[in-house]
Amino acid sequence: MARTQGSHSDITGPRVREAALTLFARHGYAAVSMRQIAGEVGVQAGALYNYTPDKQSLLFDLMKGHMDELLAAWATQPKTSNPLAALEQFTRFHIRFHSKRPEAVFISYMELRNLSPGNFTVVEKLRRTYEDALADILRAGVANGAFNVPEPKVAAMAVIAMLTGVNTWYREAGRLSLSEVEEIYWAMVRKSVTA
Amino acid sequence: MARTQGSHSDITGPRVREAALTLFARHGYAAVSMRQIAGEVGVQAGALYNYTPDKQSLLFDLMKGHMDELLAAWATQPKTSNPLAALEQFTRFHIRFHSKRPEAVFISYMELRNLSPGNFTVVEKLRRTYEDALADILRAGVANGAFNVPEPKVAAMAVIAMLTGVNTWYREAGRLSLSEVEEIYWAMVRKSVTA
DNA sequence: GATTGATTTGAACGCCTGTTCAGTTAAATC
DNA sequence: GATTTAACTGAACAGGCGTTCAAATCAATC
Repeated sequence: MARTQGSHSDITGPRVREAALTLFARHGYAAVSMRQIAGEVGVQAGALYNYTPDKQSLLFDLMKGHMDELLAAWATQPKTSNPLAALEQFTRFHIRFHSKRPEAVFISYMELRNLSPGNFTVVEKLRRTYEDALADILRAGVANGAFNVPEPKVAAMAVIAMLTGVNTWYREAGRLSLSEVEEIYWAMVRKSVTA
Repeated sequence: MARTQGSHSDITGPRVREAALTLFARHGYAAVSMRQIAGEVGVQAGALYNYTPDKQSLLFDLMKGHMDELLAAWATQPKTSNPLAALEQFTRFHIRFHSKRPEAVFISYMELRNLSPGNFTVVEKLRRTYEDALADILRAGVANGAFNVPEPKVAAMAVIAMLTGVNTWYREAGRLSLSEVEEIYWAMVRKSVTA
């Protein structure tokens, strides 16, 4: 036997995904060519096909990977039966998690239409799972009188849109720290749904 | 003299813009070819160049046109000195205006990175003007004690993100009417910023 | 009905696309 | 140092890209 499986592939594989992440986020999936990705990695275009069956899979893997990570991270958060505390936890978690992965977040929101129908269904289901986690918190708060929202699913969509919007303007080098942003948004979220 | 200026151009010109709007919104700017747009209009690709100098201008005109219309429509809204009333007006105006132009809204949020640097600057400035209109309302409310927001510009970004998010899920054929959606969002916006 | 010129066609331009694959390179094992 | 094979190259494939332009078309004017 000669070289054991993947001596360079351990390095090149992740680099392909990183380059795709960066370039897709910057220019958009359709505007980025396989040759551009290869160039960023320092390899010829043909070599990419050792690491992905095609360009579409590259996009899908990034998006599904992001949603899987999001749901996994949310699952590790300690659960509380107090809806107001749960909402605060969700708010802070969402802002912190998303602020650390701006490219993946950007891609996951912008490139949905470039997924093949089958891949879209998968990603959309994961997204709905996340939305429903928030909707459930709101429903629990309505049940115990802490919240006053006539349509928990709609309110969940509103809150998530508001929170994800942070990524459109927040910069680490900016005037406000992420903690300050967290406080501002948590105050708004709390007031928007409380009775 | 023969045919006066534009006997078909009166018809074809708008149809080119409509086709570009629909296709850019559905598939994204980079994924749509001039031949596709021409096909939708029922013409050969070369004919498009009677109506636009190039593909980039087609995108820019759609985005600038949308922002101009938005600001013009907002300018016709009756002004009030009461910040709470002004905020309600902004909220309902935003939801109604954006719900009527889902394709243009979609393009204006998704295709910013496909604008040339010069065109981006123009569109970005118009967008900032709109954001500042809301920030000014919030500042006035802070000044007279109606609102409690530590960072009016941040709060404006949060509110706009929340309101624009309606377009991601609202469908005319859905369970909720636009009036109902308006009420739900107005209640959330009002509570999120009031003292 | 001839004239005029705006409108459109259809072919061509050079270049880029995603993907494939025979052949080369080079690192790990014996 | 020979062998093995994963990793990569570089050329090729068929097709599409944005854009240009001479020639054809056709409706309005005279």
